[in-house]
Amino acid sequence: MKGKKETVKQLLNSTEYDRTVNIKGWVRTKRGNNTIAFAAINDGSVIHNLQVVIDVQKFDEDLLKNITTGSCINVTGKLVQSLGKGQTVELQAENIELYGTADPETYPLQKKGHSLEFLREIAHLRPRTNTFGAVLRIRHTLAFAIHKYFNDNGFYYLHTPIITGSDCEGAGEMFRVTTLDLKNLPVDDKGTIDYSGDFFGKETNLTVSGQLEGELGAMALSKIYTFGPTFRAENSNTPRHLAEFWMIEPEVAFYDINDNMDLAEDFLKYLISYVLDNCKDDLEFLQNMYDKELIDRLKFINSNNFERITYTRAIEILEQSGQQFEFPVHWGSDLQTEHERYLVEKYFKKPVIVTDYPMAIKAFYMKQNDDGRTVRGMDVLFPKIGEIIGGSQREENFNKLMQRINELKLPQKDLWWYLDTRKYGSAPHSGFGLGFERLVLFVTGMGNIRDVIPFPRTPKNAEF
RNA sequence: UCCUCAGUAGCUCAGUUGGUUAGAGCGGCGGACUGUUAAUCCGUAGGUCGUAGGUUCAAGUCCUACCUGAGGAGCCA
Repeated sequence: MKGKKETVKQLLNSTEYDRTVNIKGWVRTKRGNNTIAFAAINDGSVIHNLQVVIDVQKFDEDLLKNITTGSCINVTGKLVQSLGKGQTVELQAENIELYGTADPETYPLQKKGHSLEFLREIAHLRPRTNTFGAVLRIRHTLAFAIHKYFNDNGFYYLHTPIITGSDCEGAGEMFRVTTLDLKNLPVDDKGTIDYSGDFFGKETNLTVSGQLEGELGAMALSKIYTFGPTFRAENSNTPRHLAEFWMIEPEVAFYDINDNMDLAEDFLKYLISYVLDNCKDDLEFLQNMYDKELIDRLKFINSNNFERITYTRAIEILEQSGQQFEFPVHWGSDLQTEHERYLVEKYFKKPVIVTDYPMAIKAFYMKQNDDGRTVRGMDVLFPKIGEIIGGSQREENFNKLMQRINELKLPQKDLWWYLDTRKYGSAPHSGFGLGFERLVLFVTGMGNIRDVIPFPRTPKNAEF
């Protein structure tokens, strides 16, 4: 009478009662008296727990004493319709094996709720909470849906390098990668470090974007995407920034900026739909605990078109808004957080895609418009989290691209391979970057990006 | 990096114009209870008041520096 090992998810959905089953999982709570005890067991397969009913007389006292919050047990017994209220099925324990104890004196997770700040300090244990179980399942589901969307639409997953030899991506401060002895650096007379003896024989860093390499893939496979870790050594201390995060970057040959916007909008809506369809229980939990409007907001996003306006139009709207902004708006300056929030949350009340920014405030690779002063960049702005996507049509004209590189004094010699795509069979193409954690943040309704990645890396924090 | 706020028991917090032995709830531990749902009830232990200086007869409380955390801003995804 062993019973097949099943998950909590399988057992809670089962209607085959009065059969012997086996469950393995972690104890969330135990309560009871001298006669009967109840242990709620969870194995992460679903947010709900399975109630294990224990006839105290049938088991060793020491064993029961060690079944505490956080301990891990292996239970065989009969699956029955619950005799009590609050759950439909429960497990009548016949045999219990204790896998691992959890000393109640020191185990930090209690039955009651904890602050998210405290849970960040015990990130090694927080996956065992309802909140992080829900977030991590949704995170997985989104990652899966991303691959599914692209695969179903003819995109190829391109693995761009994590270690990069170019620092001209222009997306922020980089983390140095070196095997040089930091206590004895090879320095010349002028104090310049000689990297010729370093592992790669040159200065290398962790990538801040896979875009440039992504473009190389798109110039052969037509439709590619990347999905990998990305690193920024910015001293950013906000609920929306991480030093190590995951980014999705589709890049498509023959797409102009309008195709690019269509892709971005369809992609985001697909991902949100996928989670609405597949993570109902987890979304409902997060809605009840953290964000009362979560599910309505997600449905709202999917049932409305994103507003598409040019940067110039956005400036007009802001100038005519009558709002007092801390940073005054004028054509040529970048949109501040307060401006973006006004457009998204007050004026349009839905996601907004802003396009055609001034050339001076955008990256060198964006396609120049005929007006000579704007480029075909696009930012997708979401309520609550701001910029979720940044992208553009790329400049495919070799001479125009070279002109920008020279104007910005970028190191041309490091970009020879990138420039070759404009020399040999150049084509119009477009792409964008989606911050994965920002997407998870929006979909889960959580307030801090450090709570949607298992082990966050931020300034002064690389624990675990 | 800048601005603001915070740091007191395992957790969440209270602590008066500076004044005797620093409190509560939850959690833990012991006990009661024949089906509980964040169980309930009774009892009990638990403190380097972030760190280092300083002011004072006296500092959890006031001052300075630093550390850590949170929120806002910048940078961005």
